[in-house]
Amino acid sequence: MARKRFDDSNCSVARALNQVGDWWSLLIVLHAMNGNRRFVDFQQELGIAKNILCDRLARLVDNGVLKKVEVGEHGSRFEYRLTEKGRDLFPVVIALRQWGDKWNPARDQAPLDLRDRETGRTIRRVDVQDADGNPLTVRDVFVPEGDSAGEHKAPVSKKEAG
Amino acid sequence: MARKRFDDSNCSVARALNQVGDWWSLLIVLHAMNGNRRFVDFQQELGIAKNILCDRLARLVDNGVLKKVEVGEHGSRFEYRLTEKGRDLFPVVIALRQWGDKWNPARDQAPLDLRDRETGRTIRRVDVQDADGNPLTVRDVFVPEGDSAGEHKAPVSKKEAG
DNA sequence: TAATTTGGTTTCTTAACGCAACTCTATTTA
DNA sequence: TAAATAGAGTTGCGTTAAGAAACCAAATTA
Repeated sequence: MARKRFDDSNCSVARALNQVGDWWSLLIVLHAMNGNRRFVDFQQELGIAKNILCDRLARLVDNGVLKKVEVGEHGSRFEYRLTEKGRDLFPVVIALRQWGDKWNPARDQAPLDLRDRETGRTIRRVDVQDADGNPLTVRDVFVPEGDSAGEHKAPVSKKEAG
Repeated sequence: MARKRFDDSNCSVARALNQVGDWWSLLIVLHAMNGNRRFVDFQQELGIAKNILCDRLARLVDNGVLKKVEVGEHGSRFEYRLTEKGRDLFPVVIALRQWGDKWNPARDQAPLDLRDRETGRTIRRVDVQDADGNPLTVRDVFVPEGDSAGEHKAPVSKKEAG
């Protein structure tokens, strides 16, 4: 995690990165989506230092991405479970995964094949879509005039973007 | 940027984060998508230290996310333009932006209203979809047995995930 | 000619990362 | 009953990276 914080940035991307924009947080969320819930499992599978893991888990809990649940069993055993907010990062994680698979494929490994539980069919590539579901690139969108959202006025013209 | 690198990780998310997973890189890409191309513009709009900006731009160029173009004009003027690889981060950025708008809305600001240039209609929320375009949550997907992709076996069961 | 702009590099301080060792409780094994 | 193991951290310490501010050099503008 870097020095600069963006809690109060008027850019929603900056605020999002403030919560999950460090090295480990998104990987922790990913592993949580994979069914991971325990401290040791995160620690061993990610190969992360325990103090860093403590810090990241606490921060994710603070930000409402995970919730810490004391699991009955016996001693002090906890589970870190995704909240709805955390689960809602699914498109982000998948989009990032697909991007990684496309542009930095591992030489000895096929891209992850995620499938729909209902039908068993492979999921679609995540993309930005218009109101009818047609894919849009960065050059296909604009921000209406007078939109005050963000210091970034967003994609501008066909020539300028890209 | 942290110590640990993931260049050779067998997880595509980790590899992706290795390239754009630090504080500034995605913000730089975002601004590039907004039409930004010049060193000074990035520097001033982001409020980033110049040495860090140099480092991030160089790294993004190395990774093929941006290309550095010597712009004719006169002296040493450059532009940093998105490559196709960079533009392909569009769904990631938009998904992250929508997540930020939904879960950490700025109190005095409406979420960014991105519109389709063709029709002027607001874009959809980015989501993971099955082959027919129906939205899927993290609990709706699985990884077929025998899939060797990633040490993370991905979402497991309805009970385990979340 | 002086001041500015652009795109950097250098220096220095501070904060974050990572490792290893230690704690504390509870549980299992000898 | 003593010892070992496991889960979940905490503490200390050395290394590295981030950030601010100053400096630099070429070209431009005033």
